[in-house]
Amino acid sequence: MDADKYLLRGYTSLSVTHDQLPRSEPEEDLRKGPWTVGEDSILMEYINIHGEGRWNLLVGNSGLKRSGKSCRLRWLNYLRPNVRRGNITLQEQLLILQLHSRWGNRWSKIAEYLPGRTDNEIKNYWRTRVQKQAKQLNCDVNSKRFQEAMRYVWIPRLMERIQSSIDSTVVSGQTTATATATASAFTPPDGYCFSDQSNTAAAGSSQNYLPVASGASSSSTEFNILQPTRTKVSELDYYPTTGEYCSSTYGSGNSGCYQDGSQFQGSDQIESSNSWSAPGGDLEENLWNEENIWFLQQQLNND
DNA sequence: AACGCGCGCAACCGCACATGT
DNA sequence: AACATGTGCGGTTGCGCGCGT
Repeated sequence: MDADKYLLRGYTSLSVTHDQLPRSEPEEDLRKGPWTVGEDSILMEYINIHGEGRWNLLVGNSGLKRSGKSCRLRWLNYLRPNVRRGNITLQEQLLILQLHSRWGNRWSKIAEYLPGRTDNEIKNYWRTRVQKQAKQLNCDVNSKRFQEAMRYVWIPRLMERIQSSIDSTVVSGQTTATATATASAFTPPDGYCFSDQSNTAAAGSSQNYLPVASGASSSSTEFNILQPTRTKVSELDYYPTTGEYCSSTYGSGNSGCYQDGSQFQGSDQIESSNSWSAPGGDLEENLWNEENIWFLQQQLNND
């Protein structure tokens, strides 16, 4: 659709296209930039009464001098209940890396797996942190080289940090339910795990959880340690506690497994898995040591 | 204290798709 | 079927803040 076709006289300076035009507010009254407390209050009050959606109608009825899109964005990214703000936890970072390797820049899809986080926030995280790292490595974020750096350096390191942060707080005899604040902040409700929206009945629901079989979370001390971050990531998950990968041999075809060994089935392929192989091609190789990390970093630096 | 710089984040933009008429 | 309108998404921008000099 040719947006210029819908530009109205007087709106060109704002580059506002037809779908951004408030029907009831002339352009000169349209506010832009940071939202004020008063505007937030009006928006929240309106949504509390009338619910979400129909954003252009909201503009006309609420008195807000904002575009419908601006209202929607403000609500979704800031005012909506349960929006989490603040530092991205280690577990969340790990999940972002893993999900990005699967889905690429599909931020909204990735956000579905990080309750309370918005696609905007994840996108910002990726751009400011991850792309910065890529820049330091002098490679493109989409390059195989960078993908391998993530897979074999950063993800294991993240897991190591998660592990050590949990180790440092878990008292003898306690389960991981009492692990770090960062872990608990990320933990799905008891008895639930993340679901794959692409192939489950949970698709479309606001909660991206599926019940897990009872007892699934208590079978192994080792796995319990990682239970708060139990995530479905790929056919090639690494277990820091055992020094092993959960390779595709755990499942088959387009399936994979969780850290506790239970399997998932997915209709959507894990895009990057085929292009990744451990150095030397041995998926069982234990990369969980500084020597190998150092080696990989040297490889990356010397490339 | 003043200044410059880089970073993080909220908000904007353009486009594509969905839905309504 | 064609067009109008609404919504969602990914990319981009610009501002405020903290930090170093």
